[in-house]
Amino acid sequence: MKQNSPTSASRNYHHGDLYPSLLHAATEMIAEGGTDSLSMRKLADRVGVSRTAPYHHFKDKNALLCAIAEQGFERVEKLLDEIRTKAATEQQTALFSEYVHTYIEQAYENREQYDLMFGREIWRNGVATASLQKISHQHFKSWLSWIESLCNQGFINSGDSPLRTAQVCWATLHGLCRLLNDGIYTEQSSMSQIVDSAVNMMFKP
Amino acid sequence: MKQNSPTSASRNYHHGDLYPSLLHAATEMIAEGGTDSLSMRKLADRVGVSRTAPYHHFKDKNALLCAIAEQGFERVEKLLDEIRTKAATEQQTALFSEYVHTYIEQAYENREQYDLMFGREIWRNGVATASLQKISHQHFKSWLSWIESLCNQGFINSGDSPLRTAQVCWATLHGLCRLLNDGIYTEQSSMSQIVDSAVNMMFKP
DNA sequence: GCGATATTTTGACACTGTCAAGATTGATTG
DNA sequence: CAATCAATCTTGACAGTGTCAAAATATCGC
Repeated sequence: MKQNSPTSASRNYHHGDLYPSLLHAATEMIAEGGTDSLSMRKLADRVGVSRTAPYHHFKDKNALLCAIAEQGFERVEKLLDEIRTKAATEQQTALFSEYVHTYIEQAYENREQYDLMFGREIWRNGVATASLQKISHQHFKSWLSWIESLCNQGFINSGDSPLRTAQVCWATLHGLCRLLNDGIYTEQSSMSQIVDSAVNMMFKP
Repeated sequence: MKQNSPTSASRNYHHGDLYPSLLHAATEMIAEGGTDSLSMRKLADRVGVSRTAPYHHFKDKNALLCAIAEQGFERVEKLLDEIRTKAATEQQTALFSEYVHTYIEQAYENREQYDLMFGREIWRNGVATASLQKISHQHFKSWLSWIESLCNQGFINSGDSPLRTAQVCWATLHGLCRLLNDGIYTEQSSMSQIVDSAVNMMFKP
């Protein structure tokens, strides 16, 4: 009474592909209806599996959220790498501006994921997965390294150490994302101008 | 069989002082154990009243959270007023720096409330109470007015309009608060230096 | 004192995360 | 090929959640 292909994700007892399916479906769900609308049970339902099946692949709901956040860090890390390698010495400031714009756009397009990446539910009280901690620290190092080189080349001269500069610039970037994502800066049309203004404040003459 | 004083908050059927009691207890609870640890039922328990009693004073759990957030806005508005009125023309930049430092300290001391003031749970999807919307908009106007006067006096010259300047500066301030509150900038010791660095970037020479 | 009104309670429902025990399968041996 | 084992999935259960409806109780204006 065996079905046909063993590795096909059919309606068998063993799903065979559950981990990635869960991750994919969960990411979809939070993108559609917000993080609050994601419940382990509805997720299991959506994937066509029983309530507690996901617990064999994610220790917790928290672990699942961490995994989603991780994907977000992978995306921004990739973005940063791509833009940095484009850098011909001249257009560095233009590329930096492009990065900031793109970063904010992506944060807005993936609001809920961005919220997981930096929001309180994960980082508070140290419940972040080890691998999530690793990739996020790695990403800040990449950012710092970029700011450092921009400082050394004289594009940014804040009068402070590159570390402090990187921290403040990131705070600005992050603050813009949050105000946009949380619906406080609602007119997305003017957002682009605000971002330009922010970049100008970083590259002081 | 009547108890003694009618308005005393004793163990009567009518609590007599429920609204402020709820607000107070709720604020305490989120300060102690985070917003997630606040449930309507535990709150009712704490105040010594039945599960659904709070629903006659707050339409929703959301309405309760909005009320807590409102108190936060009242506090920062008061802070801004106090510091601005101290302004002798000379020490304006020092006062601004003091405001920023204090703002961030207060945001950290009332982390959970700050989260409610700007976090997704309230502002997303327009679930903010009318009065909460009012007081928060009012506060941004105060901030804008201050930045405007600082621009006019030449303390800040970002080369952009005061509105854009106010938006970007607020984003920086807010971003620092979030990174600190969400446990991403963990070393609170270096926070003060980061804030100084941020203020320096706003007051460019 | 009486009725209207405001306040509080009890009961109920659907939903949540997650643990423990059992069922089913695919892979690994002998 | 048959038997064992570990991985995977399911069913049952429990305590906790927000919130609605109906009933109970107190306070206030007359």
